[in-house]
Amino acid sequence: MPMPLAEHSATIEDVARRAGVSTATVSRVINQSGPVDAATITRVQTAMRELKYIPRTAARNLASRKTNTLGLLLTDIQGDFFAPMLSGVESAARAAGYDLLIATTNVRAPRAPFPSILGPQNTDGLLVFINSLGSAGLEHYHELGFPVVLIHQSSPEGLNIPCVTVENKAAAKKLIDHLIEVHQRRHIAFLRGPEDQQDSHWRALGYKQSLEAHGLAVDPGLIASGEFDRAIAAHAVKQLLESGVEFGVLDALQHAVKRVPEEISVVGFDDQRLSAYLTPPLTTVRAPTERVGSEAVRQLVQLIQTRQADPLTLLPTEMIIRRSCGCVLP
Amino acid sequence: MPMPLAEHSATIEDVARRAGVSTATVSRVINQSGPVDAATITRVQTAMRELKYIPRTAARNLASRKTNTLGLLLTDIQGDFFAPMLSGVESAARAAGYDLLIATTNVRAPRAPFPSILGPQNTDGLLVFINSLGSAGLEHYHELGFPVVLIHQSSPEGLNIPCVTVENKAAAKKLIDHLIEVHQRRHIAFLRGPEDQQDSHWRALGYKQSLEAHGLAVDPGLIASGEFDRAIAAHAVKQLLESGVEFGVLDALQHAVKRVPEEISVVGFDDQRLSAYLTPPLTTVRAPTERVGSEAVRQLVQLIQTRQADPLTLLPTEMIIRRSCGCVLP
DNA sequence: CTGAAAGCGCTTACAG
DNA sequence: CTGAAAGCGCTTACAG
Repeated sequence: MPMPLAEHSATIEDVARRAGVSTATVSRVINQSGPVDAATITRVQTAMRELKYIPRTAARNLASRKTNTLGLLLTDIQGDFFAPMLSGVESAARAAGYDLLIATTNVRAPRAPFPSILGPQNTDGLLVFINSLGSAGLEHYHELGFPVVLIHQSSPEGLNIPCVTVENKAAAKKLIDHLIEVHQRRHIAFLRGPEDQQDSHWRALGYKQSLEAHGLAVDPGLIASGEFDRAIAAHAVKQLLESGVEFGVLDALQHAVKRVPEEISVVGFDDQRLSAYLTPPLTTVRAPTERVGSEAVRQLVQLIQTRQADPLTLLPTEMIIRRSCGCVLP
Repeated sequence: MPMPLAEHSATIEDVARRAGVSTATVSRVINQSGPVDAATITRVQTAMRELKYIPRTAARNLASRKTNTLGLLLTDIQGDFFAPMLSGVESAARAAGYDLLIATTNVRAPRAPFPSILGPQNTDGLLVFINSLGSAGLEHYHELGFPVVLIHQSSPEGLNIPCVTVENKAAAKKLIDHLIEVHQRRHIAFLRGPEDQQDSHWRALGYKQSLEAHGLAVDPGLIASGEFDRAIAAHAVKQLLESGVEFGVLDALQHAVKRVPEEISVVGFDDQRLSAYLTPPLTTVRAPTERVGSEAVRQLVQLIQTRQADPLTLLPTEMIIRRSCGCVLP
């Protein structure tokens, strides 16, 4: 039969009384915020232990006018992304002495009357994940001078909000370079993500740059919209095939999907968990997602504490070569 | 050049002054906690809007002696688990009017001097995910009468902490029943997870019960330790093969892995994202992970508000039949 | 329906 | 090195 507990638990005053000191002194030993006699420290610590004292966060926050909390704004579900990202954010935040408050929103379907869930009222700064906030929201925080760091999304023009993301363009370029240089591919279709998504924007650019660098024409007919969606992507590929594109290989693909990578090479982004177990194993680009998270925290903490951060942090990716591109591995 | 903002932002007093009322009245309209004249409400709301007033969370929490925050204790990385779980928890928490504070810990490698990260000092109740807290920690909260709900882990004896999990035993049984009844399998090996892990405990039990129900002997030589780890599992399978177990099929498997499902059926737990794209597509059990999250929140909120919750919530799973078990699909 | 006032549990100049 | 006291910004009986 549990009882209301808040009333029963010790406050700083109880500790002070038991240790025979003032609450100011107790506060000093808790926060190491001022000189305290060694013997006094011991007495206070003993009292805290005996009373199982834990400072109430709300009281500290109110008195110190800080929340010591970081906010993380997320969209619904990010697939394999999620776990490493959160892990990076959480451990970095904790290590820097901050709590982590999480909320999910979506630019496309804003839930609550905007800026209210996470903001100056409950956090010292915010990590904003791609697509969780529109530019109106970002502007709002900007006007307040409230620290925000963007993840996988660059700042709206003029606001100069620091951003942490991944080398998408270079990665796409490397991937296409590989197909062209190592596997002599010349007709390379590109299944791109949403237009308004920055990751896919940069990847498309990398794709084009690689083609151009090799003197190959960019054929708009070879760029289809996959929208990062299974069904849409499948449909797009079908269209590509039916459109009569001059592709012996694609025709072959249509009738004998198994001819990967002999007739057609396939490469992808995001090294998902079972990528290595597909048939054939998929060559992909792996992003340092956990580091993106921790790096974003680092920037945010810096922004909070020094009022400045790096405008853009671009983390390198890694190309994971497997069978699907045509490489023969031991 | 952003400026310190806390000082500039409006407080309840500013709102009260501008609306020509007392702070008590403003508080009443914010929280709808008492009768207020319609006209007064309008005046207050206008003032709030004009001043862009947002109540400071810390002040509310301190004054009301509630945090309106739920805590979620997680272990490092849960794979595909993570995203839907968090999504379920976050949206349910938000819907119930709670903020969500997250922390990761691990029973096996406790970071901080225990109970301190998340607790009565900053949350009204805690969701404890499997393996994030040992029984010592749970006992601690229990003594305090602090509301806790366990996820995918049952209560230590005597504590009676409510638990939300998934029908592991029934799911395993269904899976094995399927192999026996539909595919006439008789020699069924079981690659089990860690001994101290409840999910794997129940699955093992389901495996055994299915065998027994069909009059088949449980051969300990057929139960190997996979530990939910790729390398360890691979090694275990190898051992199983080399141990000379009387398995024509396994021998065959060793030399021609491709004979799945003709010679050997394979089924698994946890319907991972690419399961359907393996060769052959994997028959698995799908758990309602997002619902586990939201259900856990429901129980926790109930526990906080009424001091009682269901001791055990067992959510049903779904068997996803694909090719690897031997079924022929359209 | 409304307000004055106490109080939530800390931190932080200020003074000594 | 230490304490008295003000103050952080709300909520909540209590009184009217």
